[in-house]
Amino acid sequence: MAITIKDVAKLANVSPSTVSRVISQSPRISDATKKLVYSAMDELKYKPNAIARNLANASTKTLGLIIPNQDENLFKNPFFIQAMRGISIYAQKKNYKIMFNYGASPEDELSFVHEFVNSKWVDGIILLTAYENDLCIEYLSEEAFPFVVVGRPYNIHDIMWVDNDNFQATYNLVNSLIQKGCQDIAFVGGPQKYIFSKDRLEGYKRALELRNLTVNKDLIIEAKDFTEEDGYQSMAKICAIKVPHAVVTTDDLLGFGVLKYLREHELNVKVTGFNNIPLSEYQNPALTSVDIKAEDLGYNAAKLLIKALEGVENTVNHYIVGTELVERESTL
Amino acid sequence: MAITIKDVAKLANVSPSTVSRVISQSPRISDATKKLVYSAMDELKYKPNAIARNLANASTKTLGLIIPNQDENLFKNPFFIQAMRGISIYAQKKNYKIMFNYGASPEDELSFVHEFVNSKWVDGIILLTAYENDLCIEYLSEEAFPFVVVGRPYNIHDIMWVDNDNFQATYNLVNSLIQKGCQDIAFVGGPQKYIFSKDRLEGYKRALELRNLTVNKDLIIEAKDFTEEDGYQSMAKICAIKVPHAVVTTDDLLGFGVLKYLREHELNVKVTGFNNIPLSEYQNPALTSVDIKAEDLGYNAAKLLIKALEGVENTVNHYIVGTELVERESTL
DNA sequence: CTGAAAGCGCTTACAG
DNA sequence: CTGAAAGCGCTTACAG
Repeated sequence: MAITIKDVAKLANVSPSTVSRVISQSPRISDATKKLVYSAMDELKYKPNAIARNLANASTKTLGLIIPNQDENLFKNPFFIQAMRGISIYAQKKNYKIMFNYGASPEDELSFVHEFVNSKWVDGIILLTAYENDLCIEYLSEEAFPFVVVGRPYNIHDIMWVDNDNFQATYNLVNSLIQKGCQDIAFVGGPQKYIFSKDRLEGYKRALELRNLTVNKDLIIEAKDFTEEDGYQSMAKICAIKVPHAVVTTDDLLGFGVLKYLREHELNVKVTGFNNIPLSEYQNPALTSVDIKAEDLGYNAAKLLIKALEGVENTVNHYIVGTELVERESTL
Repeated sequence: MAITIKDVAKLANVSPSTVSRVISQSPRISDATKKLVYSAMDELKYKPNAIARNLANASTKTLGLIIPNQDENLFKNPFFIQAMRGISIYAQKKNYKIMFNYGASPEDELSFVHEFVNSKWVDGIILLTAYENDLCIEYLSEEAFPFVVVGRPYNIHDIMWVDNDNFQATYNLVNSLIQKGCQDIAFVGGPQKYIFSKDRLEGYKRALELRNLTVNKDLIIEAKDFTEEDGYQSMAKICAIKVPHAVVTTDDLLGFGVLKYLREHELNVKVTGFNNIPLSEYQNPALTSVDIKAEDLGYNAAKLLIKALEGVENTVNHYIVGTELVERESTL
């Protein structure tokens, strides 16, 4: 039988209420009784039962995390583990726990969200991806259940989110290519169901426009998926039209495919990736990329959510994490 | 106010006890009342409060996971995310949840284990690394708290664990090198505080001995850490003695360092890594490596633990996951 | 097959 | 500053 608050109360000669107040650090308890209670707790090695507290408090101090399945990318791209680390670090500071589920499909993800909400297991939820018509976001909004999204959602009305400034990152990137003398700059982007795909494309276009360079639709490809193969094929399409001075891709794996094509055809074209995954450094040539600071994203997502849960008045409901351009051989 | 079992009972004109029995699928409830209760639950959109169930059942159907910090390796090596996926997949099948904490240091890890155990948050714990004198293992054993270790622990008495056969994997690897004509085979291993380091070294030695090849201590290096730099330095030391025909390393990052040294000195030596991280494929030359099937390790760890929790009589308390040798340019 | 009652281990409004 | 009592939302041995 486990030691309960009653055992402590008995030993300390006080009521269970008093013990409870000592645990929860209620201010109106005399120092004398506090000491009594503490020493009784020590003697019995008493540890509060978290589940009972949760029930009485109607709160679990736990965050729910949904990890989407992204196949290949899940392993090659340390985004999720880094984000989780950031989340975990902030949560630990505030004494929050984290519960996660790995969703094999968007339907899976939705059903886990349902479960998290219905079962009262968690106080708030962190979504690690935002889709175009995101059912999880829709459901959570309807239920008015606290949540935060890593990645700016489509309809940001009253939704908390954390993201990079994808528009700006790409804008700056293209600018720097222009400054290096590139004129024909191609773009290999990902599926437009992700809002960051759109943002990055916009940044690219705007940078060209402001320098009065024409935006050539033939040099813009929307890849089906973020794979090396897609990057390779995209580059083949582009080169069938025209060999550009540079290619901006919105994912490192796409960039790898582009590099592969260029190596095989012995073409000299500057290439950039996105996400700065460890593999980038090992490409031939090493791939210039944009570090999106995944750990910071996670950290700030947890921060935003926990502050909201604790009732801290948020002046803002979102947070922008800066990116860092890591230049390597592929653009030097 | 949330809908409770009482509301359902009232609407269905039965007692709360009956509703509870329907939820927990007790066999001795008439089909008639079952229907009544189910339709009442539907009408009210009743969802059981998991926390209350946990308290009454003294069980949370939750597993606790400790993710050790391994710096660099945490991001370059997808081991943890793969293992987590495997754990999550099995847990979901059995309706278990997973709670995790990322430990910044071994002390951190221990304090999280304490917390998991004391707070009654979890029914069992999965440790993702085993150290030589593992305080977590020691504590959990003393408390007789259910747990499983990924990686064979030192003292396996009564401990559940899941691992590859590191001895055999290295043994086979070295054998295949010998068959390719290699005689002088060097070994770059990791810190001996990890048991797999010892196992892999043993496998190497045994393979040589059985072929009557001498085990040359000068060709065996124990690196301080699993980094590229360590691999590079180790190779320098070895080559100062003698340039071998092949080098077996116990971690891909070490292998990368060895390759780097060989490239710089234009030496033709066969090299193997371990873990088969995505980067291996992209080395120059692509690195031969051993796939340790991290997802399977996680899956079987969860399986072992959950079976034990559910009181299924385990005939074995451990499970060996097969490895796969992935041959690439570096040994061809 | 079903219900009334006690219990899981906490918290907290109320009273003093 | 402290205690008795009711409550959080379930489960289950006991009785019928």
